Amino acid sequence: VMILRSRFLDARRKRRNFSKQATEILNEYFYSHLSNPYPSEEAKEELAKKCSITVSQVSNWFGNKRIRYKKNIGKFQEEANLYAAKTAVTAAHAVAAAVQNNQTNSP
Amino acid sequence: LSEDKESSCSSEPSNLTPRTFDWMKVKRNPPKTAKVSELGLGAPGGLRTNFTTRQLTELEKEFHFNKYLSRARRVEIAATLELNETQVKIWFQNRRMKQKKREREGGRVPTAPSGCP
DNA sequence: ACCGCCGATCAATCATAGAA
DNA sequence: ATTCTATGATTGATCGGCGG
Repeated sequence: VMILRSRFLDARRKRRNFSKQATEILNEYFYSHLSNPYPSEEAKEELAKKCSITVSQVSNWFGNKRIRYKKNIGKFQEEANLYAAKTAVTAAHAVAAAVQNNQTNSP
Repeated sequence: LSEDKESSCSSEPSNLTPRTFDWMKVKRNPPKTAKVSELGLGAPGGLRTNFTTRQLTELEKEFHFNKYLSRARRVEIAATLELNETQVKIWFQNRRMKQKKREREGGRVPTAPSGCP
């Protein structure tokens, strides 16, 4: 009865959630590439470095995120808008900085 | 039938469109293993078969012996464990991938951010 | 055309961490 | 402490591409 479920001693027993900033970075990438959230191997390595996790963990995260997102898009609506706004602000700052730099250089 | 693919970069962040892209529509075909049409069994088609401990133990033992299977050996194993040749083949493929993965980033913690009480 | 392998991914599930 | 939900990891099996 209780037999037949021994996936004994799986590594998934001890699981540690990723840091808040790591999740932040991953979500930023995910939502800024919502049209195609499939990071290349290189992109995964970069994300892994920034998040201080392994490439496999990055792959797992995207795999889970994609499946769970499409399973219930509505549930992630808020999150999507949140990160969309965030990246927009970042982009705006970048543009502002570029403009400022351009003015000081070429009159 | 044709949906728009993708629109590169959006210049307007105010795009609150819950647009559904192609990757969200991707659906996998159900597993071909054990279909309802064959034997009159209550086992519905398209189920991820749960390997028993015995089967996994045998497969693991064989894997330690050979990373790759010959056709003959595969038939033999499949018969012994009551599995399809395909299932045995796939198991070995996945097992090899797993092996490689563990070798690549096996013994290492990216860093040890969390304390250890 | 057929088949096995690789690499990536899917999809369902497991087991735990965290919120209620 | 107990229940329910969020989430990382595992894994049988699929998809597309490549080579024999």
